[in-house]
Amino acid sequence: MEERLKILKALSDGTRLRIVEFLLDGEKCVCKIVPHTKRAQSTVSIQLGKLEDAGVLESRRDGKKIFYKIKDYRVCDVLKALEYTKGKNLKKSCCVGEK
Amino acid sequence: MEERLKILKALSDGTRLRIVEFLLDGEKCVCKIVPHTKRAQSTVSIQLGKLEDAGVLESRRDGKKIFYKIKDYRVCDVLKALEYTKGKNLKKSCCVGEK
DNA sequence: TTTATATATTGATAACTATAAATATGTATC
DNA sequence: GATACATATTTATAGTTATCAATATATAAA
Repeated sequence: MEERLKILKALSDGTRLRIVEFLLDGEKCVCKIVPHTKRAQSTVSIQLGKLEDAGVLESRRDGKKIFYKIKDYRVCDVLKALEYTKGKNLKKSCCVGEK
Repeated sequence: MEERLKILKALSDGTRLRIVEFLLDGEKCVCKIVPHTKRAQSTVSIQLGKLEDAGVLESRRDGKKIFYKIKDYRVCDVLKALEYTKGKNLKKSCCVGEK
């Protein structure tokens, strides 16, 4: 699948988006991520796997715990681009005008 | 549904992403969009409707033709953020560092 | 007012996805 | 090596989604 589409798909689920945003300020272990998502541990584990497969996150083991962090920092720019900008989102920013 | 998630979902499909990218340089009528997507006319019409529902596109009628164009220009920034940046995507850009 | 054109809607279907419970795996500790 | 802990995997299921063919609607032209 195409790069961009892969990343957009990875971010297009509530649970996964919640996870990525939670990791914006640095890596965290699964035991912290699970309660934050309010989903079953198995569910979170699967979604973490999908985010890792998409190249969005990466993980490392430290003893019994596994830590996840953002790997592809383009996702930060994506989220930043989607910050609500009262009204301004209706104006052109980077696209050429229509005919 | 949450704003950001709604837009990310709208962009998380190959056909819809193709359409949005095709409209980056201005509005086009459905009759031009359909062949570009290589999907059935009914399929394209449905996906255009979804993009419009999500607030990404807007449409206007001109005679028999209907023209679509980008309404929420944040999507341009999103796509721009996902441009392939050889290797650089692995470095921090806008997020704070991990502990 | 019939006909042609452009687009939307409906209905059916196959494929995909998120979820949770149960189980398995791997690691540390006792 | 038995036990506890942290996370992954499996299995099952319900819900969602993309797709197309067929049909409907709306507009313009003849």
